[in-house]
Amino acid sequence: MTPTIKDVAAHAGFSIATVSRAINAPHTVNPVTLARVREAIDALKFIPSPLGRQLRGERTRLIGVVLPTLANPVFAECLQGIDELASAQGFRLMLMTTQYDAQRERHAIETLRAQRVEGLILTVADADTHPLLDELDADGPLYVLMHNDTKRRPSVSVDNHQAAFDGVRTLIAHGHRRILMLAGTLAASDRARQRHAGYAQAMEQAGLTPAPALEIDFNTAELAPSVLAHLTSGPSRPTALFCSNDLLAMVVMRGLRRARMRVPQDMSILGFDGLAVSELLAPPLASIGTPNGEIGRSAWQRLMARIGGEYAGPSLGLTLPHTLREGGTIAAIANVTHSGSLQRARGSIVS
Amino acid sequence: MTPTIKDVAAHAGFSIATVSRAINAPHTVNPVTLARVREAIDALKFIPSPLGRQLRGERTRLIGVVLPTLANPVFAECLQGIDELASAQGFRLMLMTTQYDAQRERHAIETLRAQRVEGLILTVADADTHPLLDELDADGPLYVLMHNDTKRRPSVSVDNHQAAFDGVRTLIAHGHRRILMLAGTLAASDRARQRHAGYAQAMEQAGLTPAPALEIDFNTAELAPSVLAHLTSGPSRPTALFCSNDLLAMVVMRGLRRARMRVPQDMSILGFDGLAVSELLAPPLASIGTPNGEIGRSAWQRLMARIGGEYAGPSLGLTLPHTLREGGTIAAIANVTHSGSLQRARGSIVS
DNA sequence: GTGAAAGCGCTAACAG
DNA sequence: CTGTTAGCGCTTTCAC
Repeated sequence: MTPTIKDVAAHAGFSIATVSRAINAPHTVNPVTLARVREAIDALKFIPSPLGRQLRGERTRLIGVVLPTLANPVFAECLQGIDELASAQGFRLMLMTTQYDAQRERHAIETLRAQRVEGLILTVADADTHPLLDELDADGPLYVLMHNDTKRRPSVSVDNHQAAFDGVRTLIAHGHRRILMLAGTLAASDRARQRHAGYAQAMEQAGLTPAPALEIDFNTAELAPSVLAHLTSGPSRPTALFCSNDLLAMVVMRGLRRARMRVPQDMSILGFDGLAVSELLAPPLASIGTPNGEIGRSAWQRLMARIGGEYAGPSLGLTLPHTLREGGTIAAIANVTHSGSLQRARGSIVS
Repeated sequence: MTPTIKDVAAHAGFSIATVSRAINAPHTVNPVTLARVREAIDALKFIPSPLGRQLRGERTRLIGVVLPTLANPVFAECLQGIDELASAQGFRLMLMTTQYDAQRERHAIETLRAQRVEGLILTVADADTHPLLDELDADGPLYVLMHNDTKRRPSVSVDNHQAAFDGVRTLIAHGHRRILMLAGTLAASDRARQRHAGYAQAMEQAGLTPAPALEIDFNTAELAPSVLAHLTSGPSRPTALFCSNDLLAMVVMRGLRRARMRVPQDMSILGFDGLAVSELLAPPLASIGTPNGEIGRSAWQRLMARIGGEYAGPSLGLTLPHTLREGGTIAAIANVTHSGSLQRARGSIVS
């Protein structure tokens, strides 16, 4: 069906060894021969099979990517960043998604490993305690984590704790005292925990009492009535919400609107992810931004460095700067300092 | 490094053939032997290399996916749909993106082909005139297009012409007469052309004059001043905009707001894609929806059918139903029928 | 400068 | 039931 090196050899009237050399080391072969071989290659539309090479023990030039989902633009953007560099450098990507499921994480890694990928770029639910990663450390292939903010393993991420801390401090600076954190299905993930810890620290430092994160299943794109009640009723209702990701923030925002609450006048909202789309809302969503494309590209570069053996230094976790996008969804509480400035200037600052 | 079947054979004290059988046809081997082999496999943490199998001419269980970009959720959603079925059926996905670039389309297909993928799922810029697809038809591998709405090749898509027609007719039904179509960088794509044709037909059928699509580069997430002027100034300014995709619609919407135009009171907007996020806007964006996950899954099923040789019938192009989500961004023109109902009920109808 | 041959990990006849 | 052997497409000594 598809022509092989053998067909080319026959067509050109040389041995397969010569054809191989003509392809991989053109300078070592007689120009006339070379020309004839190339003719044959063109005539047959021959493309060397990576399979042969790979099997021969050469580099597979294959990198595995394991992501929770592509439904969240955060990961799609990371993948986009990886793909940019990968295709520029002649690597192929093998993609698997896990839906935050440990079982599927295991399966993905095993599959990729079987495929003899040269390296792995992955985002897992919980990096620190993951036995699979220990296995990878021991038996390869080399890997780099994305968005898993851990000091124990090679990773590229923002400082989730610090980022959440900064964000919540901003809310506090706007006079908010009853601030609630909302988390999605990632509640079991290390990221969510770190963000909650940052929230808690900011609260305590201001003499406020942190609450446990309110877990929300937002797959339905609708807010449960019970949740809504929790957010809107009573004098002790929160005046600001810190959402563990932008998608969740958007759903919440719409839910509140339906309940006739105004954002930000009646409720301030801060997201996490800094999605481009969330900035297109009206008002633009305030959000802690992560440089997703850059995270993908950095992860790629670190992986390549590790593969190339250039990996140096004990700094396993690379921390990229997060940003704080002060959109229009944060208002100052009237009876405190910033009164009046319901809508802050837009723009983002690097923290 | 990684153990091979040979290592397992040695460890178990049997031949590699027996090990192979123990793996691929357990019932043909003595239970005792089987147990011993399995022990060895576990002890060595052996995973059979697909490379060997693939080289042997077996099925590679590898499918190539070629997409313009992952930055647009439309494609991320398609991929998500594909991935669902692929991983359930034990296939691996190799992903390449093209950024709408013909050069990169060619490169992607060649790379994937070299990798001996069993099939290809792709979205190209222009399906009808694509020489690469002719080559695929001739030399394989089998493929299915997504979002390329053509009758000449195996594809899964909505009817772009009809969808645009339906959408624009709705705008007209609301009393709009000066309706402009905005298109993004995909202006060179078959989809954009088909959508414009649908727009034009709806206009003409209503006795209105269609305008050429206004091309907009919205990578910057900002609207060019010249464009904005075009949309807002003069008595002949459009009262409704039909945007060739939701991302564009969102950018436009924000641009208009900044220019102090109210949506939908001063300008109605209709998008195309039906992105989940665009429904979270306030008001929710009216949009023609495409079932992206379903498109991905259908493409997968058709590809599998083709590979399995079950491909039947001359119906190359599979057309999936589009939806019309009447969000809050379409208002009736006051001096015509629907006056008063500035905001329509939400909900989606299958067309 | 070129060819013959071995071998990468695996499966599939074919023997025994 | 199990082992031997050939060969998938390719690269790479090692001869010539």
